[in-house]
Amino acid sequence: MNLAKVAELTKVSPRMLRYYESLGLIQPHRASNNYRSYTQKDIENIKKIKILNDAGMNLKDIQVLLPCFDLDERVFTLCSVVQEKLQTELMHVSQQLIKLQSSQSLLQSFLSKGKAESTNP
Amino acid sequence: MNLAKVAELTKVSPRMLRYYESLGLIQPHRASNNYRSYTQKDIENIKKIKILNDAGMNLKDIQVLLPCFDLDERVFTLCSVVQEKLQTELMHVSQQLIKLQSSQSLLQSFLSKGKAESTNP
DNA sequence: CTAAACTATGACACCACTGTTAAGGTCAAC
DNA sequence: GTTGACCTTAACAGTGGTGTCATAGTTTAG
Repeated sequence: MNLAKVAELTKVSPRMLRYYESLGLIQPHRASNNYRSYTQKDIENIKKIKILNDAGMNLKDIQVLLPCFDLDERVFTLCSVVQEKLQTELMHVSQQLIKLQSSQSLLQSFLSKGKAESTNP
Repeated sequence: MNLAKVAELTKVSPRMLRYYESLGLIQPHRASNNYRSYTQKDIENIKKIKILNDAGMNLKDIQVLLPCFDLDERVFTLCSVVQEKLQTELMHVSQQLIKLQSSQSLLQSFLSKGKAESTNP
């Protein structure tokens, strides 16, 4: 699959798909014309990268643990470094979840106060 | 309260406290020596700013809705612009929460797979 | 065959933070 | 009263993304 289609499919801009590649996150092979050609597996990886990155994990960290989910159905081993990376990130994510929940309540409390008042000016 | 203490208390670096101020997020008054002096209310605001910012809301947006929580116990009115801002942000936060949860499961699945294998190399 | 639409690379530039450093004023303790 | 810790402003730098533009090759539709 070519660049534009993948971009559309994954909601990741062509610019960023090239950027992912420059970091070694994906290695689409090239057609005879040197155009990038993405496999279905590449696309799945891109989606996972996006999930992690949207969630605040930076791309270089994702790079470290990407080899783990780049293999097909095969079992894989996590070296301890990667395991720690995952553990750490999981901790971050959990903390981030808590922060977001605080933020959510804060926003909701503002909104409810604001609404109560604005309906009664 | 002076800069260093506030920084320590709120876990926001002096650098960032000054930055908040440069954006108009806080207006600590100045002692006769021109040193910043933070009120308790300033400190509360800083904590709220931190919550929102940690949760991914940018400081300029926080600036817009800050007037709403800068008042003491008084009722306040939210102009519709601010209400929309809050609504939008609440939406973002909720979406972000969902993404984080995806990320969490993804990480957990990696970890559980990785563990299973690494105990059986 | 040609023009529009894509693709490739590389560079430049911005955003939102955030740290660091320089140059100088203030204060508290010895 | 001098030293060291802390304050002030201002500027420069870096990170992680991200858009955009320039230049050039490729493909495709009319």
